[in-house]
Amino acid sequence: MDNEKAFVRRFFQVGVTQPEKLDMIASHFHEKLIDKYDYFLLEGKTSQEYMLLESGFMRAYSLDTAGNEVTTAFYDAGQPVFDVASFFMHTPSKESIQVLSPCKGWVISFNDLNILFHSIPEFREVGRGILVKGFAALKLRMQSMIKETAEARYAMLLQSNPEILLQAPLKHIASYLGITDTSLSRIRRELSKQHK
Amino acid sequence: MDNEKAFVRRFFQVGVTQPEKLDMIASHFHEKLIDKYDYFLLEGKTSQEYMLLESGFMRAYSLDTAGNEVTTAFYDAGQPVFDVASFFMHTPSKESIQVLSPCKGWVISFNDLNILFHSIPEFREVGRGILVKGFAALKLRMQSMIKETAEARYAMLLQSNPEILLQAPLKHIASYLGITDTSLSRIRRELSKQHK
DNA sequence: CAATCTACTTGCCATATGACAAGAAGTGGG
DNA sequence: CCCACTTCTTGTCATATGGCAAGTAGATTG
Repeated sequence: MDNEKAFVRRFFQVGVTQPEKLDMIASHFHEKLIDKYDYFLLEGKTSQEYMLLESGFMRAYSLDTAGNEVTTAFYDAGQPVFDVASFFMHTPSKESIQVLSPCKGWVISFNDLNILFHSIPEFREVGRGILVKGFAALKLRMQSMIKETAEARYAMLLQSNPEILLQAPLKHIASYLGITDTSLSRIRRELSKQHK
Repeated sequence: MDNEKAFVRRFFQVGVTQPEKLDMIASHFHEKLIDKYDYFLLEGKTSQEYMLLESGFMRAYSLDTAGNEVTTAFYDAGQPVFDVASFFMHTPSKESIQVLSPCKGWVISFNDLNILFHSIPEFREVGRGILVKGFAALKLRMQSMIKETAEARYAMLLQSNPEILLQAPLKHIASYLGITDTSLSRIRRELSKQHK
């Protein structure tokens, strides 16, 4: 039965070596399936679940003052999925997380996460690592947003996360890069010219 | 003697109630003074200290590909100061943290922080809270960078953190907002016109 | 198979912001 | 008190990107 949770166990094997602890960790996660175009989290609701995504693809987005969707993140298989502010601070989420290809993942509640956090030192190290890495990645993205052209940002995304470009429609990638789909289309044209 | 560390104790009183625990926490922090224009952290070095800033003012910045300074954060009295990636992942810092007005603060090493983290549950809650709040704030800034004009971002900064505008020179504020000092100067002119 | 839809591209023009250079105003050292 | 320095402003012109609208090509549906 716990064998189904092989994915969860593998996820924590990096930091947690004792099988009994992995058992305990795995026992607090529950399977969750979400259909295409359904939501893992809706703007305005308070997030109750922290998810490890085994397969599928999602994006997070929010609305700007003019009502346009701004994609803020993509989630590919293997990644943890959660809205930091809403899940950890119990506040209504400012963004929605939408499934773009059918997802299978493993979720844990805030209380259960805290139980593990306070009882398994290695677990909290892994947990802190996830936060810290996410923070660091966001800082990098921030800087490239400030000081690189949209073309450079696209080229970097192409190099570092090509799988995103294969799975997400252009308009979502565009707003993730901070530009319109029109501009991204033009940027693609320019880049393809250079490759000839 | 521990009375000097009243600032540290006050900082953790929000989450830690028992005096003995506050004693233990305070005992791991050491006073640190930094002169104007000296550095709390230099790009390329691995950060060894996590600081609580009692008084003074700092900014973090890094260099873009063209060699221009990009200010990424301001630190005012009362705030924790550290580079997430370098301090927690023990990697060379990608940014420098420079003192703009003489600072007095309290520092703790990574090892000592971990000792507290693993032995005082309330301490780790506060620690996680700091990370989570910083993460959430950065996300907000990211979104405003994507979907608001520079003028709107400046107006927001003026409203939410006016103390920054009083302490930092215009060029640093400008690069923090993702624009040049020239543009910020023009934006200021426009806004002051409207107030007449 | 026709009728829609959505995704993506392209053209035209508008606009926010950048690059560069010069000037004005304030600051600090000798 | 002067000279160099930094800070901030302003002008001119260049450029990246946006807004809008039209067109093509696939996909979806009845």
